[in-house]
Amino acid sequence: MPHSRRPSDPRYGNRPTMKDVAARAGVGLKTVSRVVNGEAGVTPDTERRVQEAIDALGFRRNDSARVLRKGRTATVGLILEDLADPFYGPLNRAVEEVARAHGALLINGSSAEDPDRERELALALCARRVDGLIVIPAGEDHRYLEPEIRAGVATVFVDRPAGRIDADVVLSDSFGGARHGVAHLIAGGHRRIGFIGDHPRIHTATERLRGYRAAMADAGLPVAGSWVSLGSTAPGRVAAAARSMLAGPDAVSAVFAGNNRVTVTLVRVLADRENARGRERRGEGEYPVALVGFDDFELADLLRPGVTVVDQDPAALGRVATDRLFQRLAGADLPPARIELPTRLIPRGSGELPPAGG
Amino acid sequence: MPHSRRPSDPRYGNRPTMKDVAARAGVGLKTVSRVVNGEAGVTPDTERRVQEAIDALGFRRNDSARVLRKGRTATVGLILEDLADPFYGPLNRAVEEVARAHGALLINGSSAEDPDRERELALALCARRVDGLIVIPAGEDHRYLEPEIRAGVATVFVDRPAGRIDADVVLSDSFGGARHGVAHLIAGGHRRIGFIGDHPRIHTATERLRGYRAAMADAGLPVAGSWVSLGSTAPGRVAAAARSMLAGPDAVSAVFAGNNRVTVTLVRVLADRENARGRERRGEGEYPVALVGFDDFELADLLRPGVTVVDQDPAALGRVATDRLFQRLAGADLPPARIELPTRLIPRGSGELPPAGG
DNA sequence: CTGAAAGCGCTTACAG
DNA sequence: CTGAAAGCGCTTACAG
Repeated sequence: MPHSRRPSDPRYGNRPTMKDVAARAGVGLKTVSRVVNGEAGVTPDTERRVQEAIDALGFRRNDSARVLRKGRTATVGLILEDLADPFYGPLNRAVEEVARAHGALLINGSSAEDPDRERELALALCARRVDGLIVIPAGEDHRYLEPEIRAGVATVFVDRPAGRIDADVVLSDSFGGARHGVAHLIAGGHRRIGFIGDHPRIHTATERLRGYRAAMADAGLPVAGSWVSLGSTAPGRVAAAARSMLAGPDAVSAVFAGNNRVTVTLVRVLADRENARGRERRGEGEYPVALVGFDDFELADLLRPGVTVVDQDPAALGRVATDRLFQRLAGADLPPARIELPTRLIPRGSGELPPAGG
Repeated sequence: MPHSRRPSDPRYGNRPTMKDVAARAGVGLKTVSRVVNGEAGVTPDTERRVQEAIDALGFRRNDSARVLRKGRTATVGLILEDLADPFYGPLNRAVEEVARAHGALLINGSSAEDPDRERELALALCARRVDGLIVIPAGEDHRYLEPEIRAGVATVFVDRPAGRIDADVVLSDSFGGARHGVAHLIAGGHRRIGFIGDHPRIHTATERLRGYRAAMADAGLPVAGSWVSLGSTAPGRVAAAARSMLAGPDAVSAVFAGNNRVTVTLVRVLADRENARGRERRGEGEYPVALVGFDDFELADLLRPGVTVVDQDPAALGRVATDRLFQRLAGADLPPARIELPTRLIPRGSGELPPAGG
């Protein structure tokens, strides 16, 4: 009985195969394949017999086997920093939607900002033969992906460029956005402005710092060393950096936050500071500190004051990157490109607070 | 030349296979397999020759083929409502971490709260032969999954129970949490309390409503028909429901929000109301409305007043569910269970506002 | 319209 | 220590 299932085999829990269907329907394997895939050239009667066998056995095609023969897995891999980070939610969903429109599923994982974990995950996805890979880079050296890309894995980087290889990248205009945000503070009368950003090995952090410096230089304003702080976005470090640049004779009257996590921590620090002021003596010497942050976040408009931000469009980043990826999969012979999406300043109050004495 | 690659074949971009490695190293296929998988019983010299061939060709094992033979894909599928919803971020990440600890990858997708899309996605994942499936149900009838579960797909539902089948489910204590939250408002002196929740076909919505009714009944308080509103969480509907229960002689002095999206909309509505009051004449007749919401959310503590919530632990939901799934995959013969996780009331101010005249 | 054979790239079971 | 054969469940290329 070549078609009998071994009841002891735990694999797939004894699922019926096309062979089983063929035996039961009394037809050849290829005929079953035709019916399952809706191909033409099967008489209605044969089709009915096959369909009955399919229903009776509860057959469901094993796409895992199909994929091996077809050569394409209809799967896209997405590596981001942290699946739990709300910033990446809309990006994740946008990638899913584009993939879905192309009939592909999405495998995703977090690098946890660890270059080794990123590499491990990316290569595991390549071993599964994903058709394409979308990577928000944690590492600075992506040469490990070169053989994979050459072997045909369509690869697009998002949010930050790839390190040491030439590949597609879709990102927001960090430089221009930060420059605009800082210029907005300067236009409001601020002359002493701090910058708190992410770790300097992260491309967006240095780009935004560059934008800050450009805006200050445009206005002919000096930048004191103590006004700039790059590093971990852990609340403790950010709060310490903020407190230090808000104290002393060189104290800043405004701060530009390099990303959403920094902004949220700064909102807390500034709120605590206001509360402390209230408990002591209101209005003596200290004025509320102005704040503009890179990245929008939910409820930014409901805080008092509302938080002025430089907004980027994470969903658009995901959409554009995945479109590019499927263009490559469709055979388009494109040179690696750098696609930059614009940002948008949203004034809500915190960025419009006047400087002390202004 | 049986081992030559056809240069015209676009599949996998001409990746070398074990056969190619074997030919180049002058050994058998099985020996390559041993080296690739780190199995014992290969002389150091042979191993070196094979390794050189692997490096020279840039060979990477095709796990997609491996999986077909092994019977397990080391893949878990996760179906949630919306990858972009921040509520599911920590759950998503928790599932990933547990899967990763077991060497499995995560395929995930959004049902978009559409039962047909949920079904389509779940069956596509089964066709890919995921080892297990974690589902946040959108539909009310999951009998379509019965054959798959019988065929060996370990399946755990999260956040809401499965419809019409007996299966594992991990959820938060919606009834108890809502009852506690409403009792908190009653203890603060409120007697007219409204409830705004999600669509009644969603299990958590009706459970939380049940908790609200229980708390009111416990206190011997009547519930006017106009105080309860279930339906879409679209901001427009929620705002309209809120405005209607805040007007007229039966106006409520407090509202319980059935989930995070409702809460956020209510915060906006109540803030607008306060602003309007400020513009007219402050302190005349209307008092701030008390609010307790189900689900915590970022920045709830920074709003003025801070938003009192009944907190659940989405990461724990994901962790417990995935642990259960891998217990099943390890062969544990467990009856379907309902695992309920506790909630926690976090007072922050909005739930401690006194009632009018109180 | 239909189907037997070969093959996708691995692993398994077995023999030397 | 090593490898040829068979097989995982499909699709492809071909012949009838």
